[in-house]
Amino acid sequence: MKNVKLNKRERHTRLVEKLKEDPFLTDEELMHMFNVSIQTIRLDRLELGIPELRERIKNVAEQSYSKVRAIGGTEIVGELVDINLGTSGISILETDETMAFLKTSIVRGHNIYAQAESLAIAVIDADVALTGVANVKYKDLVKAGEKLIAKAEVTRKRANKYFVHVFTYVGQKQVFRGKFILASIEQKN
Amino acid sequence: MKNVKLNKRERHTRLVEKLKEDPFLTDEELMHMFNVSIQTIRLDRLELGIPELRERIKNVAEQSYSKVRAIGGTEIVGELVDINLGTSGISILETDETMAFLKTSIVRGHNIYAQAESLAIAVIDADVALTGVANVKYKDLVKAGEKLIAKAEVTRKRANKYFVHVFTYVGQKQVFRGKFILASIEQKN
DNA sequence: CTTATTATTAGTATCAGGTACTAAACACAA
DNA sequence: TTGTGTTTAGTACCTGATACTAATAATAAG
Repeated sequence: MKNVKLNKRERHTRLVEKLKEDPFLTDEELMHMFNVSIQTIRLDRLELGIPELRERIKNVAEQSYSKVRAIGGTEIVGELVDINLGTSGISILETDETMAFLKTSIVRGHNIYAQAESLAIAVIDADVALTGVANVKYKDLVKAGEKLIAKAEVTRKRANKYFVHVFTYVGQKQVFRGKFILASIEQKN
Repeated sequence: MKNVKLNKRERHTRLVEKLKEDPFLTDEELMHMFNVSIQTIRLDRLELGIPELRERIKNVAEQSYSKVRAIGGTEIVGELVDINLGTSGISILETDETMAFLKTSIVRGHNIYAQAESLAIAVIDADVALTGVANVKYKDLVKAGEKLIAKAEVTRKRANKYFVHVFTYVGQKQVFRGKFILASIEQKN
């Protein structure tokens, strides 16, 4: 690994990087990485305002958990900010580099699609819903870091089929439009 | 809350429910909820095979953490097994529980879509390609664990627009069909 | 070279939220 | 009454920390 001792400044920047990559590292593991004592790591965290392992893990857990929890178990891509079951809903997705092409930082289509599709499913007032048909158009490019606001509206319901329209915006600009036909599944097992 | 003492069986079912709702509850909080001693709670968890708070939190954190990585990490969703740039390509995606709905183990649509879309982009003989329009149909359910074989074919090319058809199979059975219109982007910045 | 000052390390006490184990008390049914 | 299951009490120990004191090492300033 790193068998050379860095100075404080360098160690601090690297420490922040390391923990960004992997927030599950204990002080002990970090101490070996940087070849300093555990006290030094703790002083560093103190100076940098980095919480302890258990807090870090908890933060990661709570973040993603509250999103899922809001709707009571349904898995959603993005954060649900408003929902009227059976009629409409809004979700927000903060894009980042991991969702984009390396070279261009342009967000890949399937991330935008995933947000829209999962919102469409969430809006349906049914236990389990599946996409039958989707008709989508990407109207403009989305760059990593932009915030996607998706608005879904149920336009029609026929038997167990739902027609849902989703429009996604970055600010005022529409970047995506999708029509989904969803089927709610009956538990017939 | 509950000021009546339940019997073991009832308490166990309720305990499982409670922790499903909120895995961040400590033994102490649970002990107050059920009006029993902390040892009883610990015996209960032991019998039910429920890990301690810190483990539960860690599980939640790790799950959602790896999910973010998985959906963002690769440029191509699935494994590219054959490609003829500009004409056709085949990719394989092994599905698992993380791609599926919890209750039903049915693979969520956007995973199937992501495989198809990224294969369509890969097939295009251009530096960067973006989905303009997609028209897809999910023809049958996919269960977690099944292997998706996606076959893409370029059907037409006009200026910088490509028309790509993707068919996805599980074994011999077709589960998905998609038409994508992709645009290759010129670096005009 | 000799102080200051900063950086690092050592060591102890304490905490939360547990595990693991022993033993006692209680419930109530045969 | 005796047996069996359930609950509680209590102790020792664990991890990954905080909070604190004090000593030592490294580097800069005089």
